[in-house]
Amino acid sequence: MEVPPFPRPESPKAALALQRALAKRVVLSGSLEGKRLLAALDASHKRGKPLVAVALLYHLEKGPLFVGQARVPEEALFPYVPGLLSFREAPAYLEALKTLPEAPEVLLVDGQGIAHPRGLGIASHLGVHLDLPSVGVAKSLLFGRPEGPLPQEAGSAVRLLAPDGRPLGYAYRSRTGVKPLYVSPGHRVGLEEALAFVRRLPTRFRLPEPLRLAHIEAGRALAALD
DNA sequence: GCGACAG
DNA sequence: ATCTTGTCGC
Repeated sequence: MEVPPFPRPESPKAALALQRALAKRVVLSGSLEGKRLLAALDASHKRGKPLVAVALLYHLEKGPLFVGQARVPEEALFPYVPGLLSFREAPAYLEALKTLPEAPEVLLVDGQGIAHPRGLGIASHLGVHLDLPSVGVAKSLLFGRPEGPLPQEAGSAVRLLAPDGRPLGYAYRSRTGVKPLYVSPGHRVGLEEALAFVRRLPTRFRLPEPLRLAHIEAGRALAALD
């Protein structure tokens, strides 16, 4: 698939400016109802070793189809700064996506979509960069607060609101009793449509299967490094 | 100034 | 993200 070069900011300062510019291009409308081919993105890293990124091609009816992967030397990584995660991991994801035999219709990313201080979490950033629909599924909160208590029942969700009251996504209970996931639209998808999409992903445990499998693959690939 | 802070 | 053992609970 076509992958434009990903700019590497020379400083966190420049990264912030770039985010504010790109955030203006995020499109918060669109349905994912007809989409069946997605790429789940997750990464694993351990100090002293390269970061391993996995792009797992997954078909909603056929299941996992292919595991794409890429490694980036630790020295080449942008530092981890809350709010600037995409500058650290996106380059690796883009390389992993290049190894896929087919272009996905949607990106499912481990991280925030627009539920971000400047409206450009890694899912939104990748979506805008590739002009592809994308959804962010994070395991913890970065920005915004749940509108109210989240019921324990599997499938329940409550809106995630920005300090100014603007809806950013949802706190979502994927399975009874598990900790919530934070779902927010990345690009070219509406708030409710993003949640609807995640809701129909097969989910055996806390994480939707595509992301869980990508996570497992990234972990074993990292452990297999010498 | 203080607290929060994806992976 | 990873560092880390046992432990509580379905």
